[in-house]
Amino acid sequence: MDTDRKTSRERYRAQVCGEIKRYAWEQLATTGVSALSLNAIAKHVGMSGPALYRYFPSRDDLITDLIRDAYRSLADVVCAARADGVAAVGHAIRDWALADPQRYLFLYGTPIPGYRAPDDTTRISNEIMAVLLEVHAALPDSGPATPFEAHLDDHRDWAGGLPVSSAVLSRAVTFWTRLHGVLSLELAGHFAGMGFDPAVLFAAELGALPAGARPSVASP
Amino acid sequence: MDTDRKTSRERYRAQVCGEIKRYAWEQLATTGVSALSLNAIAKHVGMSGPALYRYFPSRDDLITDLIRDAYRSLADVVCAARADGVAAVGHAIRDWALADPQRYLFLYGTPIPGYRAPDDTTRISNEIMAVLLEVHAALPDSGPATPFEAHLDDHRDWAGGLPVSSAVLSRAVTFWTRLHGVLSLELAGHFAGMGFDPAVLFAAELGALPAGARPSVASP
DNA sequence: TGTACATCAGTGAACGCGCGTTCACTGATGTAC
DNA sequence: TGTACATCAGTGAACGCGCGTTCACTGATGTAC
Repeated sequence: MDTDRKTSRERYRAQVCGEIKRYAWEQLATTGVSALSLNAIAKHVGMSGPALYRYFPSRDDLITDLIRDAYRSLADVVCAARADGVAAVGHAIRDWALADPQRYLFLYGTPIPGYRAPDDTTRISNEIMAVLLEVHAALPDSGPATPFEAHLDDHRDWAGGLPVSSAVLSRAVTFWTRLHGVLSLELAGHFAGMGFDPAVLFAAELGALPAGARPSVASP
Repeated sequence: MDTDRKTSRERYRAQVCGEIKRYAWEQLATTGVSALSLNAIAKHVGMSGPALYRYFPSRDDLITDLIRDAYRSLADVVCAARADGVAAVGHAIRDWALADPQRYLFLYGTPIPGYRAPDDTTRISNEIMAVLLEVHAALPDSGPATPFEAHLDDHRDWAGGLPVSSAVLSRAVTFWTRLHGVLSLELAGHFAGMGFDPAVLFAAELGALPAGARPSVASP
């Protein structure tokens, strides 16, 4: 309880910090990351440029914070859907991405030229992947083993210690890449003028996953 | 013959123009599109900043030219592989993308904030899609009809006049999104540290396409 | 072949802009006695 | 409760930078007679 007690200074600080980030996201959503300007944010929040340095030591630190928040937000959404199975997780990711396309592309689109993400963020990113694994592990496995699955048997540095089979690993990664394929092309506007509804394609890709992943069979 | 005759001025102009673009690509490959600077290019090519305006009326026109060239290059590569079937086309695209990751992401990654591509480029983009359709049409159709395929029956504005079935359309689009999913995540470095070889995953996705698309059955 | 004129590549100076960041400072808010 | 001091948010001026773009100009290359 006492841990939650905050001085008014701390409360104020947190509020301004939030205001800064909120507008940063707004700017990010409209003009993209390359045009993210500290001065513009400061002006909009109602203070002078240099004042921002009370809150973030540099522009890169702001960006890092935004990335961390975005990953955190996605991880929360994915966790909330985990109980409802693979398809629910897929749709949760899509809804999250559509709510703010630039935010999704900020994480999974073209990487920022000189920027190097801190270990911190990759940990959250792993957390998301862990949910994908869990939700796939809960399904009955089926379908013939792919060459990729065999390859994973001796190339799974990352999931070395995790208690999941290469089959599950393979299906989770495939789930990820297929969702991302549809989603990122949709968000980048590459389906514009083709006339079909990306949602249907997305759903079809969810349904076309290796048989065991069908939503009809799912849930614990 | 006489059409190819060029004055030395024209030849010179074309050569300098190429030199500019060549370094523009170099800069694009290393620092990304947002850092593409006319002055920096001019300096590297060995002339003063304003001199570039003899060759491109503005920065955006340079970018447009680069996009056009990139699409053209990809279209050529795809056309060259069309005779060898679906899998060959897939690998051609991947090889092309790996040769210059930023170039691929330039076309299919996060869109440039304010930039609007001219119709010109979407025509080349359609040309590429046409090859995908052709190469898929050449395969025996198989597998159950997906919901997406049914959806395409009355939502195919884009391919309205083309002599391809919705089944082919569906498979070609799926081919595209799956390739892009693996490829873009690979290029953005999201498989780093996972230990597996993206090439195997890519090949697996090619092989996992609707049965008729298997390379073993392919070719005219 | 030589001369007169038009075309065009490239220069250097300048414009206005917005950027990230530093610095010395003012004023308000919190803390300790 | 009041006073003395420390903490910290925010300001305004300034720095150096590189950007895209314009302008008036020089010099070389091509063309027409």
